[in-house]
Amino acid sequence: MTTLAGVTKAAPTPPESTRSEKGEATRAAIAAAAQDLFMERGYDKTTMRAVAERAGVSLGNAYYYFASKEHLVQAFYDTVQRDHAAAVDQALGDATDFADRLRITLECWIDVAAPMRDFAGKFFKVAAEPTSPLSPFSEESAPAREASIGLYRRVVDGSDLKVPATIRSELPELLWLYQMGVVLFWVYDRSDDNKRARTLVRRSVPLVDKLIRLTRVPGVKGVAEDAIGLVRSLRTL
Amino acid sequence: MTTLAGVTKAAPTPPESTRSEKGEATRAAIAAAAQDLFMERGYDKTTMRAVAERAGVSLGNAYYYFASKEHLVQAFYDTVQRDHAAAVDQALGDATDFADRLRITLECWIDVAAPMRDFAGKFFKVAAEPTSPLSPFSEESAPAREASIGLYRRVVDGSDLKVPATIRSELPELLWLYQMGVVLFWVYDRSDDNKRARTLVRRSVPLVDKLIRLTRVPGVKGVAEDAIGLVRSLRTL
DNA sequence: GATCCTACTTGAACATGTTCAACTCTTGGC
DNA sequence: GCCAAGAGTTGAACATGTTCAAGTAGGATC
Repeated sequence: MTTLAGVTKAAPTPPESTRSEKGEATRAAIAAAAQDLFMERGYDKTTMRAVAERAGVSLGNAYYYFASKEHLVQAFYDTVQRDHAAAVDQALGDATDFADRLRITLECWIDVAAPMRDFAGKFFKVAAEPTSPLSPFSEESAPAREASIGLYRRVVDGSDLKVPATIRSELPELLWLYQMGVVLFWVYDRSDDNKRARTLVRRSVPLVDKLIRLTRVPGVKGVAEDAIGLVRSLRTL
Repeated sequence: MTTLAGVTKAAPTPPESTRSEKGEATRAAIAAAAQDLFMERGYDKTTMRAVAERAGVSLGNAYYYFASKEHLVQAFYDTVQRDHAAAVDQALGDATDFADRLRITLECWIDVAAPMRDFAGKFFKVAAEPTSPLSPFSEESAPAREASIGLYRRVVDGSDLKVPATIRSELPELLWLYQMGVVLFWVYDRSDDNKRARTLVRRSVPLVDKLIRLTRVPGVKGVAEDAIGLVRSLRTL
Protein backbone atom coordinates (compact mmCIF):
# COMPACT_ATOMS: atom_id res chain seq x y z
CA MET A 1 0.00 0.00 0.00
CA THR A 2 1.39 3.33 -1.05
CA THR A 3 0.15 5.88 1.44
CA LEU A 4 1.13 9.49 1.44
CA ALA A 5 1.61 9.87 5.14
CA GLY A 6 1.98 6.20 5.92
CA VAL A 7 -0.84 6.50 8.41
CA THR A 8 -3.75 4.09 8.23
CA LYS A 9 -6.87 6.10 7.78
CA ALA A 10 -10.45 5.38 8.67
CA ALA A 11 -12.15 3.57 5.81
CA PRO A 12 -14.13 6.09 3.74
CA THR A 13 -16.52 3.33 2.83
CA PRO A 14 -19.85 4.33 4.34
CA PRO A 15 -21.51 1.90 6.75
CA GLU A 16 -24.02 -0.39 5.09
CA SER A 17 -26.85 1.08 7.09
CA THR A 18 -26.63 4.45 5.35
CA ARG A 19 -26.10 3.14 1.86
CA SER A 20 -28.74 3.68 -0.78
CA GLU A 21 -29.75 1.20 -3.43
CA LYS A 22 -27.96 3.24 -6.01
CA GLY A 23 -24.78 3.18 -3.97
CA GLU A 24 -25.14 -0.54 -3.47
CA ALA A 25 -25.40 -1.08 -7.20
CA THR A 26 -22.38 1.08 -7.91
CA ARG A 27 -20.39 -0.76 -5.29
CA ALA A 28 -21.33 -4.09 -6.83
CA ALA A 29 -20.42 -2.86 -10.30
CA ILE A 30 -16.97 -1.85 -9.11
CA ALA A 31 -16.41 -5.17 -7.36
CA ALA A 32 -17.55 -7.05 -10.48
CA ALA A 33 -15.29 -5.01 -12.74
CA ALA A 34 -12.37 -5.71 -10.42
CA GLN A 35 -13.04 -9.44 -10.38
CA ASP A 36 -13.24 -9.54 -14.16
CA LEU A 37 -10.03 -7.63 -14.58
CA PHE A 38 -8.20 -9.67 -11.95
CA MET A 39 -9.12 -12.80 -13.90
CA GLU A 40 -8.18 -11.26 -17.24
CA ARG A 41 -4.90 -9.60 -16.34
CA GLY A 42 -3.93 -10.51 -12.81
CA TYR A 43 -3.57 -8.23 -9.84
CA ASP A 44 -0.65 -6.00 -10.80
CA LYS A 45 -1.81 -5.25 -14.31
CA THR A 46 -5.26 -4.34 -13.09
CA THR A 47 -5.08 -0.63 -12.40
CA MET A 48 -7.58 1.24 -10.30
CA ARG A 49 -8.18 3.43 -13.32
CA ALA A 50 -9.07 0.42 -15.43
CA VAL A 51 -11.42 -0.87 -12.74
CA ALA A 52 -13.14 2.50 -12.52
CA GLU A 53 -13.42 2.75 -16.28
CA ARG A 54 -14.86 -0.73 -16.71
CA ALA A 55 -17.34 -0.05 -13.92
CA GLY A 56 -18.27 3.23 -15.59
CA VAL A 57 -17.30 5.42 -12.67
CA SER A 58 -14.54 7.86 -11.92
CA LEU A 59 -11.30 6.93 -10.21
CA GLY A 60 -12.21 8.84 -7.09
CA ASN A 61 -15.55 7.12 -6.94
CA ALA A 62 -13.94 3.71 -6.77
CA TYR A 63 -12.13 4.92 -3.68
CA TYR A 64 -15.39 6.08 -2.20
CA TYR A 65 -16.53 2.48 -2.07
CA PHE A 66 -13.26 0.66 -1.53
CA ALA A 67 -10.62 2.05 0.76
CA SER A 68 -7.81 0.55 -1.28
CA LYS A 69 -7.01 -1.80 -4.11
CA GLU A 70 -6.49 -4.52 -1.55
CA HIS A 71 -10.04 -4.16 -0.37
CA LEU A 72 -11.19 -5.12 -3.84
CA VAL A 73 -9.64 -8.51 -3.26
CA GLN A 74 -11.85 -9.23 -0.30
CA ALA A 75 -14.88 -9.66 -2.56
CA PHE A 76 -12.92 -12.23 -4.49
CA TYR A 77 -11.98 -13.96 -1.31
CA ASP A 78 -15.59 -14.22 -0.21
CA THR A 79 -16.62 -15.62 -3.58
CA VAL A 80 -14.05 -18.39 -3.38
CA GLN A 81 -15.13 -19.23 0.16
CA ARG A 82 -18.77 -19.51 -0.93
CA ASP A 83 -17.92 -21.56 -4.01
CA HIS A 84 -15.81 -23.88 -1.90
CA ALA A 85 -18.60 -24.44 0.60
CA ALA A 86 -21.05 -25.17 -2.21
CA ALA A 87 -18.65 -27.54 -3.98
CA VAL A 88 -17.97 -29.41 -0.75
CA ASP A 89 -21.66 -29.79 0.01
CA GLN A 90 -22.13 -31.28 -3.40
CA ALA A 91 -19.07 -33.50 -3.42
CA LEU A 92 -19.23 -34.95 0.07
CA GLY A 93 -22.39 -36.87 -0.70
CA ASP A 94 -22.86 -39.55 1.90
CA ALA A 95 -19.18 -40.26 2.55
CA THR A 96 -18.64 -41.08 6.19
CA ASP A 97 -14.98 -42.06 6.21
CA PHE A 98 -13.10 -39.19 7.82
CA ALA A 99 -10.09 -39.39 5.51
CA ASP A 100 -12.37 -39.39 2.46
CA ARG A 101 -14.27 -36.36 3.69
CA LEU A 102 -11.09 -34.48 4.45
CA ARG A 103 -9.53 -35.30 1.10
CA ILE A 104 -12.63 -34.32 -0.84
CA THR A 105 -12.82 -31.02 1.00
CA LEU A 106 -9.24 -30.13 0.19
CA GLU A 107 -9.52 -31.30 -3.42
CA CYS A 108 -12.59 -29.11 -3.80
CA TRP A 109 -10.50 -26.16 -2.66
CA ILE A 110 -7.92 -26.78 -5.33
CA ASP A 111 -10.60 -27.17 -7.99
CA VAL A 112 -12.38 -23.99 -6.98
CA ALA A 113 -9.20 -21.98 -6.69
CA ALA A 114 -7.59 -23.31 -9.87
CA PRO A 115 -8.69 -20.43 -12.13
CA MET A 116 -6.95 -17.98 -9.83
CA ARG A 117 -3.70 -19.87 -9.78
CA ASP A 118 -1.69 -17.35 -11.76
CA PHE A 119 -2.34 -14.35 -9.59
CA ALA A 120 -3.02 -16.11 -6.30
CA GLY A 121 0.55 -15.29 -5.34
CA LYS A 122 -0.25 -11.60 -5.47
CA PHE A 123 -3.34 -12.11 -3.37
CA PHE A 124 -1.33 -14.10 -0.94
CA LYS A 125 1.27 -11.39 -0.74
CA VAL A 126 -1.41 -8.89 0.14
CA ALA A 127 -2.98 -11.22 2.66
CA ALA A 128 0.32 -12.08 4.28
CA GLU A 129 0.81 -8.72 5.91
CA PRO A 130 -0.33 -9.07 9.51
CA THR A 131 -2.00 -5.67 9.57
CA SER A 132 -3.86 -6.27 6.32
CA PRO A 133 -7.62 -6.65 6.52
CA LEU A 134 -7.14 -9.58 4.17
CA SER A 135 -4.96 -11.53 6.55
CA PRO A 136 -6.68 -14.84 7.27
CA PHE A 137 -6.24 -14.04 10.95
CA SER A 138 -7.63 -10.52 10.81
CA GLU A 139 -10.78 -9.16 12.39
CA GLU A 140 -12.23 -8.34 8.97
CA SER A 141 -11.90 -11.86 7.64
CA ALA A 142 -13.39 -13.39 10.76
CA PRO A 143 -16.68 -14.22 8.97
CA ALA A 144 -14.93 -16.01 6.11
CA ARG A 145 -12.63 -17.74 8.58
CA GLU A 146 -15.51 -18.89 10.77
CA ALA A 147 -17.36 -20.17 7.73
CA SER A 148 -14.29 -22.11 6.67
CA ILE A 149 -13.79 -23.58 10.12
CA GLY A 150 -17.49 -24.47 10.13
CA LEU A 151 -16.87 -26.44 6.97
CA TYR A 152 -14.33 -28.57 8.79
CA ARG A 153 -16.66 -28.97 11.72
CA ARG A 154 -19.10 -30.58 9.31
CA VAL A 155 -16.29 -32.72 7.90
CA VAL A 156 -15.64 -34.06 11.40
CA ASP A 157 -19.23 -34.30 12.58
CA GLY A 158 -20.43 -36.15 9.51
CA SER A 159 -17.67 -38.73 9.83
CA ASP A 160 -17.20 -41.89 11.82
CA LEU A 161 -14.11 -40.48 13.52
CA LYS A 162 -13.61 -41.51 17.14
CA VAL A 163 -11.28 -39.29 19.15
CA PRO A 164 -11.17 -37.95 22.70
CA ALA A 165 -13.62 -35.08 23.20
CA THR A 166 -10.87 -32.60 24.14
CA ILE A 167 -9.20 -33.16 20.81
CA ARG A 168 -12.37 -33.41 18.77
CA SER A 169 -13.54 -29.97 19.80
CA GLU A 170 -10.33 -28.35 18.58
CA LEU A 171 -10.10 -30.43 15.44
CA PRO A 172 -12.03 -28.10 13.08
CA GLU A 173 -9.71 -25.20 13.80
CA LEU A 174 -6.64 -27.40 13.47
CA LEU A 175 -7.90 -28.78 10.17
CA TRP A 176 -8.47 -25.23 8.97
CA LEU A 177 -4.83 -24.53 9.82
CA TYR A 178 -3.93 -27.67 7.87
CA GLN A 179 -5.85 -26.23 4.92
CA MET A 180 -3.89 -22.98 5.31
CA GLY A 181 -0.75 -25.06 5.00
CA VAL A 182 -2.05 -26.74 1.86
CA VAL A 183 -2.98 -23.34 0.44
CA LEU A 184 0.50 -22.06 1.24
CA PHE A 185 1.98 -24.99 -0.66
CA TRP A 186 -0.48 -24.50 -3.50
CA VAL A 187 0.51 -20.86 -3.84
CA TYR A 188 4.13 -21.84 -4.22
CA ASP A 189 3.39 -24.77 -6.47
CA ARG A 190 4.06 -23.87 -10.08
CA SER A 191 3.42 -27.33 -11.52
CA ASP A 192 0.88 -28.07 -14.25
CA ASP A 193 -2.67 -28.58 -13.07
CA ASN A 194 -1.44 -28.21 -9.48
CA LYS A 195 -0.06 -31.75 -9.65
CA ARG A 196 2.21 -31.27 -6.66
CA ALA A 197 -0.47 -29.73 -4.48
CA ARG A 198 -2.81 -32.56 -5.38
CA THR A 199 -0.12 -35.06 -4.50
CA LEU A 200 0.35 -33.33 -1.18
CA VAL A 201 -3.35 -33.67 -0.44
CA ARG A 202 -3.65 -37.26 -1.62
CA ARG A 203 -0.67 -38.38 0.42
CA SER A 204 -0.88 -36.17 3.49
CA VAL A 205 -4.54 -36.79 4.26
CA PRO A 206 -3.96 -40.46 5.19
CA LEU A 207 -1.08 -39.32 7.40
CA VAL A 208 -3.20 -36.75 9.18
CA ASP A 209 -5.91 -39.36 9.53
CA LYS A 210 -3.48 -41.85 11.07
CA LEU A 211 -1.99 -39.21 13.33
CA ILE A 212 -5.41 -38.24 14.65
CA ARG A 213 -6.34 -41.86 15.27
CA LEU A 214 -3.03 -42.41 17.02
CA THR A 215 -4.16 -39.96 19.68
CA ARG A 216 -5.95 -42.90 21.27
CA VAL A 217 -2.63 -44.60 21.93
CA PRO A 218 -1.62 -43.70 25.51
CA GLY A 219 1.88 -42.41 24.76
CA VAL A 220 0.66 -40.23 21.92
CA LYS A 221 -2.48 -38.98 23.60
CA GLY A 222 -0.50 -37.05 26.19
CA VAL A 223 1.50 -35.24 23.52
CA ALA A 224 -1.65 -34.42 21.58
CA GLU A 225 -3.35 -33.03 24.65
CA ASP A 226 -0.31 -30.92 25.46
CA ALA A 227 -0.48 -29.56 21.94
CA ILE A 228 -4.17 -28.73 22.33
CA GLY A 229 -3.36 -27.01 25.62
CA LEU A 230 -0.70 -24.94 23.91
CA VAL A 231 -3.03 -23.89 21.12
CA ARG A 232 -5.65 -22.90 23.70
CA SER A 233 -3.23 -20.88 25.80
CA LEU A 234 -1.84 -19.05 22.78
CA ARG A 235 -5.32 -18.12 21.67
CA THR A 236 -6.18 -16.45 24.96
CA LEU A 237 -2.80 -15.03 25.89
CA MET B 1 6.51 -4.12 -7.05
CA THR B 2 5.23 -1.45 -9.37
CA THR B 3 6.48 -2.27 -12.80
CA LEU B 4 5.60 -0.37 -15.90
CA ALA B 5 5.05 -3.32 -18.11
CA GLY B 6 4.53 -5.88 -15.40
CA VAL B 7 7.32 -7.94 -16.88
CA THR B 8 10.13 -9.15 -14.70
CA LYS B 9 13.34 -7.82 -16.10
CA ALA B 10 16.85 -9.10 -15.89
CA ALA B 11 18.56 -7.65 -12.85
CA PRO B 12 20.65 -4.65 -13.91
CA THR B 13 22.96 -5.35 -11.02
CA PRO B 14 26.28 -6.28 -12.58
CA PRO B 15 27.74 -9.66 -11.68
CA GLU B 16 30.21 -9.55 -8.82
CA SER B 17 33.03 -10.63 -11.06
CA THR B 18 32.98 -7.41 -13.06
CA ARG B 19 32.53 -5.04 -10.17
CA SER B 20 35.24 -2.61 -9.19
CA GLU B 21 36.21 -1.69 -5.66
CA LYS B 22 34.56 1.63 -6.11
CA GLY B 23 31.33 0.00 -7.15
CA GLU B 24 31.56 -2.39 -4.25
CA ALA B 25 31.89 0.51 -1.83
CA THR B 26 28.95 2.36 -3.35
CA ARG B 27 26.85 -0.75 -3.21
CA ALA B 28 27.70 -1.22 0.45
CA ALA B 29 26.92 2.42 1.21
CA ILE B 30 23.49 2.08 -0.33
CA ALA B 31 22.76 -1.13 1.55
CA ALA B 32 23.90 0.48 4.81
CA ALA B 33 21.77 3.56 4.22
CA ALA B 34 18.78 1.35 3.54
CA GLN B 35 19.32 -0.69 6.68
CA ASP B 36 19.59 2.45 8.79
CA LEU B 37 16.45 3.94 7.33
CA PHE B 38 14.51 0.69 7.63
CA MET B 39 15.36 0.64 11.32
CA GLU B 40 14.54 4.31 11.78
CA ARG B 41 11.30 4.56 9.85
CA GLY B 42 10.22 1.13 8.74
CA TYR B 43 9.86 -0.17 5.22
CA ASP B 44 7.06 1.94 3.78
CA LYS B 45 8.32 5.26 5.02
CA THR B 46 11.77 4.58 3.66
CA THR B 47 11.71 5.95 0.12
CA MET B 48 14.24 5.07 -2.50
CA ARG B 49 14.98 8.78 -2.78
CA ALA B 50 15.80 8.93 0.93
CA VAL B 51 18.04 5.88 0.63
CA ALA B 52 19.88 7.40 -2.31
CA GLU B 53 20.28 10.74 -0.53
CA ARG B 54 21.57 9.18 2.67
CA ALA B 55 24.02 7.10 0.68
CA GLY B 56 25.13 10.19 -1.21
CA VAL B 57 24.17 8.87 -4.64
CA SER B 58 21.46 9.65 -7.15
CA LEU B 59 18.17 7.84 -7.31
CA GLY B 60 19.06 6.18 -10.57
CA ASN B 61 22.34 5.00 -9.14
CA ALA B 62 20.60 3.13 -6.35
CA TYR B 63 18.77 1.20 -9.06
CA TYR B 64 22.04 0.43 -10.75
CA TYR B 65 23.06 -1.62 -7.74
CA PHE B 66 19.69 -2.90 -6.54
CA ALA B 67 17.05 -4.00 -8.99
CA SER B 68 14.23 -2.96 -6.69
CA LYS B 69 13.41 -1.76 -3.22
CA GLU B 70 12.74 -5.35 -2.28
CA HIS B 71 16.28 -6.28 -3.14
CA LEU B 72 17.47 -3.88 -0.48
CA VAL B 73 15.79 -6.11 2.06
CA GLN B 74 17.94 -9.07 1.12
CA ALA B 75 20.97 -7.46 2.72
CA PHE B 76 18.99 -7.14 5.90
CA TYR B 77 17.95 -10.73 5.63
CA ASP B 78 21.54 -11.88 5.32
CA THR B 79 22.59 -9.82 8.32
CA VAL B 80 19.93 -11.40 10.50
CA GLN B 81 20.95 -14.84 9.34
CA ARG B 82 24.60 -14.18 10.20
CA ASP B 83 23.75 -12.65 13.57
CA HIS B 84 21.55 -15.60 14.35
CA ALA B 85 24.27 -18.08 13.54
CA ALA B 86 26.74 -16.17 15.70
CA ALA B 87 24.32 -15.89 18.60
CA VAL B 88 23.53 -19.60 18.42
CA ASP B 89 27.21 -20.53 18.39
CA GLN B 90 27.70 -18.48 21.50
CA ALA B 91 24.57 -19.56 23.34
CA LEU B 92 24.65 -23.29 22.69
CA GLY B 93 27.76 -23.74 24.76
CA ASP B 94 28.14 -27.39 25.63
CA ALA B 95 24.45 -28.22 25.81
CA THR B 96 23.83 -31.72 24.53
CA ASP B 97 20.16 -32.18 25.31
CA PHE B 98 18.32 -31.93 22.01
CA ALA B 99 15.33 -30.02 23.37
CA ASP B 100 17.65 -27.51 25.03
CA ARG B 101 19.61 -26.97 21.86
CA LEU B 102 16.47 -26.52 19.80
CA ARG B 103 14.92 -24.10 22.29
CA ILE B 104 18.08 -22.02 22.54
CA THR B 105 18.33 -21.80 18.78
CA LEU B 106 14.78 -20.55 18.41
CA GLU B 107 15.07 -18.14 21.33
CA CYS B 108 18.20 -16.71 19.74
CA TRP B 109 16.19 -16.05 16.61
CA ILE B 110 13.61 -14.06 18.53
CA ASP B 111 16.33 -12.09 20.33
CA VAL B 112 18.18 -11.28 17.14
CA ALA B 113 15.04 -10.36 15.23
CA ALA B 114 13.44 -8.35 18.04
CA PRO B 115 14.66 -4.93 16.85
CA MET B 116 12.95 -5.50 13.51
CA ARG B 117 9.64 -6.48 15.01
CA ASP B 118 7.75 -3.40 13.94
CA PHE B 119 8.45 -3.64 10.26
CA ALA B 120 9.02 -7.37 9.99
CA GLY B 121 5.46 -7.63 8.72
CA LYS B 122 6.37 -5.61 5.68
CA PHE B 123 9.40 -7.74 5.04
CA PHE B 124 7.29 -10.79 5.39
CA LYS B 125 4.76 -9.44 2.95
CA VAL B 126 7.51 -8.93 0.41
CA ALA B 127 8.96 -12.36 1.05
CA ALA B 128 5.61 -14.08 0.85
CA GLU B 129 5.21 -13.67 -2.86
CA PRO B 130 6.28 -16.89 -4.51
CA THR B 131 8.05 -15.16 -7.37
CA SER B 132 9.94 -12.79 -5.09
CA PRO B 133 13.68 -13.28 -4.82
CA LEU B 134 13.16 -12.85 -1.08
CA SER B 135 10.88 -15.83 -0.75
CA PRO B 136 12.51 -18.27 1.67
CA PHE B 137 12.03 -20.92 -0.99
CA SER B 138 13.52 -18.96 -3.86
CA GLU B 139 16.67 -19.63 -5.81
CA GLU B 140 18.22 -16.35 -4.65
CA SER B 141 17.81 -17.09 -0.97
CA ALA B 142 19.21 -20.59 -1.32
CA PRO B 143 22.51 -19.60 0.35
CA ALA B 144 20.75 -18.12 3.41
CA ARG B 145 18.38 -21.07 3.50
CA GLU B 146 21.20 -23.59 3.31
CA ALA B 147 23.05 -21.75 6.07
CA SER B 148 19.96 -21.84 8.23
CA ILE B 149 19.38 -25.52 7.61
CA GLY B 150 23.04 -26.07 8.40
CA LEU B 151 22.43 -24.45 11.76
CA TYR B 152 19.82 -27.09 12.52
CA ARG B 153 22.09 -29.83 11.33
CA ARG B 154 24.51 -28.71 14.03
CA VAL B 155 21.67 -28.62 16.55
CA VAL B 156 20.94 -32.27 15.78
CA ASP B 157 24.52 -33.47 15.40
CA GLY B 158 25.69 -31.88 18.64
CA SER B 159 22.89 -33.49 20.59
CA ASP B 160 22.31 -36.86 22.18
CA LEU B 161 19.24 -37.47 20.03
CA LYS B 162 18.67 -41.05 18.91
CA VAL B 163 16.39 -41.50 15.94
CA PRO B 164 16.27 -43.77 12.90
CA ALA B 165 18.76 -42.67 10.25
CA THR B 166 16.08 -42.10 7.61
CA ILE B 167 14.42 -39.57 9.85
CA ARG B 168 17.61 -38.04 11.20
CA SER B 169 18.84 -37.07 7.77
CA GLU B 170 15.68 -35.12 7.01
CA LEU B 171 15.46 -33.57 10.45
CA PRO B 172 17.46 -30.38 9.79
CA GLU B 173 15.20 -29.38 6.93
CA LEU B 174 12.08 -30.20 8.92
CA LEU B 175 13.36 -28.20 11.88
CA TRP B 176 14.01 -25.30 9.54
CA LEU B 177 10.39 -25.55 8.43
CA TYR B 178 9.44 -25.57 12.10
CA GLN B 179 11.42 -22.35 12.51
CA MET B 180 9.55 -20.89 9.53
CA GLY B 181 6.36 -21.66 11.41
CA VAL B 182 7.66 -19.95 14.53
CA VAL B 183 8.70 -16.95 12.46
CA LEU B 184 5.26 -16.85 10.89
CA PHE B 185 3.71 -16.79 14.35
CA TRP B 186 6.22 -14.19 15.51
CA VAL B 187 5.35 -11.92 12.61
CA TYR B 188 1.69 -12.02 13.57
CA ASP B 189 2.40 -11.73 17.29
CA ARG B 190 1.79 -8.15 18.44
CA SER B 191 2.36 -8.85 22.15
CA ASP B 192 4.92 -7.00 24.27
CA ASP B 193 8.43 -8.39 24.13
CA ASN B 194 7.16 -11.18 21.87
CA LYS B 195 5.69 -12.92 24.90
CA ARG B 196 3.38 -15.12 22.87
CA ALA B 197 6.08 -16.17 20.43
CA ARG B 198 8.36 -17.00 23.36
CA THR B 199 5.60 -19.02 24.95
CA LEU B 200 5.13 -20.87 21.68
CA VAL B 201 8.82 -21.77 21.62
CA ARG B 202 9.03 -22.71 25.30
CA ARG B 203 6.01 -24.97 25.10
CA SER B 204 6.23 -26.37 21.58
CA VAL B 205 9.87 -27.44 21.75
CA PRO B 206 9.17 -30.18 24.33
CA LEU B 207 6.30 -31.35 22.13
CA VAL B 208 8.47 -31.53 19.05
CA ASP B 209 11.11 -33.29 21.10
CA LYS B 210 8.61 -35.88 22.33
CA LEU B 211 7.17 -36.33 18.87
CA ILE B 212 10.59 -37.00 17.39
CA ARG B 213 11.44 -39.48 20.11
CA LEU B 214 8.10 -41.19 19.56
CA THR B 215 9.26 -42.12 16.09
CA ARG B 216 10.96 -45.08 17.74
CA VAL B 217 7.59 -46.48 18.77
CA PRO B 218 6.57 -48.98 16.07
CA GLY B 219 3.09 -47.59 15.36
CA VAL B 220 4.39 -44.06 15.04
CA LYS B 221 7.53 -44.86 13.12
CA GLY B 222 5.55 -45.95 10.08
CA VAL B 223 3.63 -42.70 9.97
CA ALA B 224 6.82 -40.69 10.38
CA GLU B 225 8.50 -42.56 7.57
CA ASP B 226 5.50 -42.04 5.32
CA ALA B 227 5.75 -38.34 6.09
CA ILE B 228 9.44 -38.32 5.21
CA GLY B 229 8.65 -40.14 2.00
CA LEU B 230 6.05 -37.54 1.13
CA VAL B 231 8.46 -34.67 1.78
CA ARG B 232 11.04 -36.37 -0.40
CA SER B 233 8.65 -36.99 -3.26
CA LEU B 234 7.33 -33.43 -3.22
CA ARG B 235 10.84 -32.09 -3.35
CA THR B 236 11.73 -33.97 -6.50
CA LEU B 237 8.35 -33.92 -8.25
C1' DG C 1 -40.61 26.81 -4.36
C1' DA C 2 -36.52 27.70 -1.34
C1' DT C 3 -33.23 25.83 1.65
C1' DC C 4 -30.43 22.57 3.52
C1' DC C 5 -28.44 18.18 4.32
C1' DT C 6 -26.05 14.34 2.87
C1' DA C 7 -24.99 10.66 -0.14
C1' DC C 8 -22.53 10.50 -4.04
C1' DT C 9 -19.29 11.88 -7.82
C1' DT C 10 -15.41 14.05 -10.08
C1' DG C 11 -10.69 14.73 -11.84
C1' DA C 12 -6.62 17.16 -10.79
C1' DA C 13 -2.79 16.76 -7.72
C1' DC C 14 0.48 14.15 -5.09
C1' DA C 15 4.10 10.61 -3.57
C1' DT C 16 6.80 7.19 -4.85
C1' DG C 17 8.74 2.92 -7.23
C1' DT C 18 10.81 2.35 -11.57
C1' DT C 19 12.89 3.24 -16.27
C1' DC C 20 15.92 5.21 -19.56
C1' DA C 21 18.71 7.98 -22.66
C1' DA C 22 22.49 10.57 -22.00
C1' DC C 23 26.57 11.64 -19.69
C1' DT C 24 31.24 11.02 -17.09
C1' DC C 25 34.86 8.48 -15.37
C1' DT C 26 38.18 4.54 -15.22
C1' DT C 27 40.93 1.21 -17.36
C1' DG C 28 43.55 -1.47 -20.51
C1' DG C 29 45.86 -1.50 -25.04
C1' DC C 30 48.57 0.92 -28.27
C1' DG D 1 49.29 10.55 -24.37
C1' DC D 2 45.30 8.76 -26.78
C1' DC D 3 41.39 6.03 -27.60
C1' DA D 4 37.74 2.76 -27.26
C1' DA D 5 34.94 0.04 -24.17
C1' DG D 6 32.42 -0.40 -20.57
C1' DA D 7 31.51 0.55 -15.59
C1' DG D 8 29.38 4.00 -13.08
C1' DT D 9 26.22 8.04 -12.58
C1' DT D 10 22.57 11.29 -13.36
C1' DG D 11 17.92 13.38 -13.16
C1' DA D 12 13.90 13.86 -15.81
C1' DA D 13 9.98 11.23 -17.13
C1' DC D 14 6.55 7.74 -16.38
C1' DA D 15 2.78 4.71 -14.22
C1' DT D 16 -0.02 4.07 -10.70
C1' DG D 17 -2.11 3.92 -5.85
C1' DT D 18 -4.09 7.38 -3.13
C1' DT D 19 -6.00 11.93 -1.47
C1' DC D 20 -8.85 15.85 -1.50
C1' DA D 21 -11.32 20.11 -2.37
C1' DA D 22 -14.97 21.01 -5.03
C1' DG D 23 -18.99 19.89 -7.16
C1' DT D 24 -23.95 17.47 -8.17
C1' DA D 25 -28.35 15.38 -7.16
C1' DG D 26 -32.17 13.93 -4.67
C1' DG D 27 -34.88 14.11 -0.87
C1' DA D 28 -36.55 16.20 3.64
C1' DT D 29 -38.19 20.38 6.00
C1' DC D 30 -40.18 24.71 6.00
